[in-house]
Amino acid sequence: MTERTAGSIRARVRAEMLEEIKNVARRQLAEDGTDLSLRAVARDMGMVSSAVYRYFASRDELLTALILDAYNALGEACEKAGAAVEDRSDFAGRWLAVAHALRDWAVARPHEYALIYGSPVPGYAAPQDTVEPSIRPVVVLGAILNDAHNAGALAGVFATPPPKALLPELRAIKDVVAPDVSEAAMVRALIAWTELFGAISFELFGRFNDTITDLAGWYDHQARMMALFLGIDDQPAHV
Amino acid sequence: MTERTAGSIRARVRAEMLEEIKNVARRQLAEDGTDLSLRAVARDMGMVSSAVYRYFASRDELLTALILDAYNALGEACEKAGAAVEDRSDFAGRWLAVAHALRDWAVARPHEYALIYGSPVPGYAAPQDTVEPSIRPVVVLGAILNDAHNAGALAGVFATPPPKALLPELRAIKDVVAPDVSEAAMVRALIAWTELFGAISFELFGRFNDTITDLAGWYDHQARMMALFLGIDDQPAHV
DNA sequence: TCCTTGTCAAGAGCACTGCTCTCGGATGTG
DNA sequence: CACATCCGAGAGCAGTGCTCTTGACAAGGA
Repeated sequence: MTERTAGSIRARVRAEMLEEIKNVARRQLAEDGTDLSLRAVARDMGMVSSAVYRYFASRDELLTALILDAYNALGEACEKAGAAVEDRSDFAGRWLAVAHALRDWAVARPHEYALIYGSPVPGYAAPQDTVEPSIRPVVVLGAILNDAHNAGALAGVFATPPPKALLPELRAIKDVVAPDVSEAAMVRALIAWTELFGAISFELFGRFNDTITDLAGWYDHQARMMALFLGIDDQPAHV
Repeated sequence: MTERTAGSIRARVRAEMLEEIKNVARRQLAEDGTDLSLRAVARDMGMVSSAVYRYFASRDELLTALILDAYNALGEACEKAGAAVEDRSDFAGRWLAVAHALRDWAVARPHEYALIYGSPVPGYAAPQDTVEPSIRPVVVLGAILNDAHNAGALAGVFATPPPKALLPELRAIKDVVAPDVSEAAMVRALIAWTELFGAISFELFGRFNDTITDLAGWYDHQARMMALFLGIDDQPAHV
């Protein structure tokens, strides 16, 4: 027992160090607006750079840890926002809640958003561990779509059948995300998801040079238009 | 005359050097998959790094030149593709042509696409010169929308009026891009543009982990769905 | 109690980066 | 021919990721 306790102490201290290093890295990423530098992180912690390598074998490994955390944090934010809507049959409301959670999280942590949805880091290849947490937001949106369909609240707008070649892969995605809906509805959902992602990227990466200033309002309108495109009834009052 | 000829010679050699440096930089960006390194560019050209500084005052300046070139190349590709459609009243055909030009260019030069539409480089701020070339693709798409509207070929689907707060800025964009259409149509166009951008980014930045393999087909379907969303009649046969 | 073992921080060092400076040679201009 | 300009080379500075070695410390077993 004693040796296991001792091991646990070691492990706990180590886990705290891991968290501390990641937090400092996140802060530097956000504040300095510079690249992630292991040496800078070490300096900030009053350590020498080689000491950090006791905890992360390379800069990429630290980056991977940050990316994983970011995926999970974003996924959790979406899940919570989706679950917080009391009226489960208010599908448009649920859709908007998740869409806004998406943007709110990204706007609050633009650098972490860039980490997971920006251009990939040159030499870096995302390990397979990032796949599962990366689809959590899509799963949340898919559940809303599925519920709306099963409640008969999914309008049949734009039920254009997708090309046959795409059907198998669409079905595979659908089975994971929204098994009950049609392939055409799944297409609309993927498009809506793509649009939201594009909207947030446009905003965060500064592709709107002062042309649109009310970015929150513009995003809200886009999310509502995408709800219409999806065919989700918007029973609450339209703003 | 002689001095102007001589000056021209000097200027021409200098211009060639500028192009050469940019070409080597582009090649390294594409092949090595690494960050842009002035020293590596110089090494590749058989020069010493300090010599490159005769032509570009800093790494950022070289980066800016590459970004400007990329914007203009993409804009030109879109303009050519849009102009190559003989039947000017085939608005869906024009839309699809430009949409595919967009993706084709990006797929052929993923690193240059990442340069202009990926996450911004940490310390880097895009100079104002990049604004004008950056909107060239949007202008092309706007012209199609405007032509379709004036030909009465713009269906009134999803003519949801945008919130009043957004109207002034929407009008400002509209006046530059598609002056004759309604604000609601302009909204749909911006959304469609955002979706296309998101789709290309998802593809190039590897956000589809094997879930979709027929990326060209998937993009084509998205572009067609966006044409429907826009309300552009698709008179040619649907594939 | 002594001693082994694992863990950790520190420091030196390598190869690379962006960038600055100076120096010497080439080139075109008067 | 003399002058001015331009350009390439080289040294050097501060920073980076990463490796290796060294010394300190704590935990566990004999």
